[in-house]
Amino acid sequence: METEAPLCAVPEKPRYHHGALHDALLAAAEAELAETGLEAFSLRRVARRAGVSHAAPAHHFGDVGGLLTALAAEGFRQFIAAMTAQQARASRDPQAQIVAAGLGYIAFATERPALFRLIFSSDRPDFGAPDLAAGSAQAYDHLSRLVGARTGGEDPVDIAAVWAMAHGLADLMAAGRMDAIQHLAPADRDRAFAGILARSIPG
Amino acid sequence: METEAPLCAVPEKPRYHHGALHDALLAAAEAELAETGLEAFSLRRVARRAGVSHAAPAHHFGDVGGLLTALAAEGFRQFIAAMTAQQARASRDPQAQIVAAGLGYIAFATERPALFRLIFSSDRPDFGAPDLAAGSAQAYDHLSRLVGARTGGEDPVDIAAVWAMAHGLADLMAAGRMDAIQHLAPADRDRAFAGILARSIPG
DNA sequence: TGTACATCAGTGAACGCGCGTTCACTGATGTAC
DNA sequence: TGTACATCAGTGAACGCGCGTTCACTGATGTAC
Repeated sequence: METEAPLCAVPEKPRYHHGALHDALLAAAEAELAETGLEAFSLRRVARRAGVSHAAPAHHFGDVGGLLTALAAEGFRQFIAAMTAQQARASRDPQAQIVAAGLGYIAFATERPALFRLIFSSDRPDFGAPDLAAGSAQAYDHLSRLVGARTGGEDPVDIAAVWAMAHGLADLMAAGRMDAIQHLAPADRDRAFAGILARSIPG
Repeated sequence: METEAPLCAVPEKPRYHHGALHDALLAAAEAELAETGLEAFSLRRVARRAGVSHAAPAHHFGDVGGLLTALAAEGFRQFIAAMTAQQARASRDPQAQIVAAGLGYIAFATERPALFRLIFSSDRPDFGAPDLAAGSAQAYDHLSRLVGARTGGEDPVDIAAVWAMAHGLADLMAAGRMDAIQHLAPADRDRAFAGILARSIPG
């Protein structure tokens, strides 16, 4: 009775081949990062969370650095997506687009602080790895073009101003330091951010 | 011969009582942080660097969190000192004072990125500890007053704008991400920063 | 000045823990015939 | 359709390591008398 084999293939867990372990490990790694923080991050914890033997992650990512590098690359993709999503809801006006991108920047940092820190404030990913370097460059180019659309040329100092303002707000929000603004209702908060971001835009 | 005792008291190291181990451990901790990074930070490494038994730090700081908390408190003091030092070299004009404080903010982050990260991007110090909380509040108040001197009132949004701009530049510099500006000669760099910081000042 | 004693700073051996890495293995999948 | 075999994904036991913490200790310092 109790050992009777199921007649139909139940799509339940304990299959030997996971099928999509690569992505499952990335998801577990992000959850682990968010809950436990970067400082206690380990391959074994990630494997445990993914319900898989502790040696499995090495199969896919080599070592802990490899996993964090892959996660950071994925992080940059989502970071850019967060900016794009806000831009899609804004007017086409170059200034409005810059502000919207900034709001997306801040939203990403606020909603996923651990991932934000991983891509901007950690030494552990290998930022020389092609995939990750590409993601990073793509994010910079994205902002660059937005500023260029407003000013005509892409002056590095103009770009730095816009970038730093968005980044400063984002990083302080991720760290929970912006008491004065953190308490505001979401709509008011976004209005305040939009006003601040606008100050950094040249012209 | 070779085991002859020295006739005069040589003031060399191997004294049992260190005398100023508390401060020496803090210095070692900062050096350790700068060289090895926060992620590999450990009491035993700090003790080794200070040339002292691995159990000694616990005597002074309790545990690794206590040491990092003490180091962060000291970090905030030096952070404020970096701003003040720049301000002393600038004119008394409120706008010039804000810009100078920003340059000090950035200089601190650039010169001591590990300490900067510890006080702004780490969860490991106990920011509720009185000494550390006081340092953090003092830093905020410092900026607050500077902005107030310029605007008359201390509008949290004005403060946030100035703060975020300085912080964004500082954090990106600490992370080595501001390629375009990092390459500039120091004087040009400061001029660029000053121009950017000025954009965030209300009025 | 000398002696006794309390206090404190720092030691070093011991412990248990979680980690990364290795490696021979096993179970599942896909392909060739 | 069936069989054989190569390939690959994932396992689990084993290892050595550095860590934090504990604890009985020892050496130095300061104070009381």
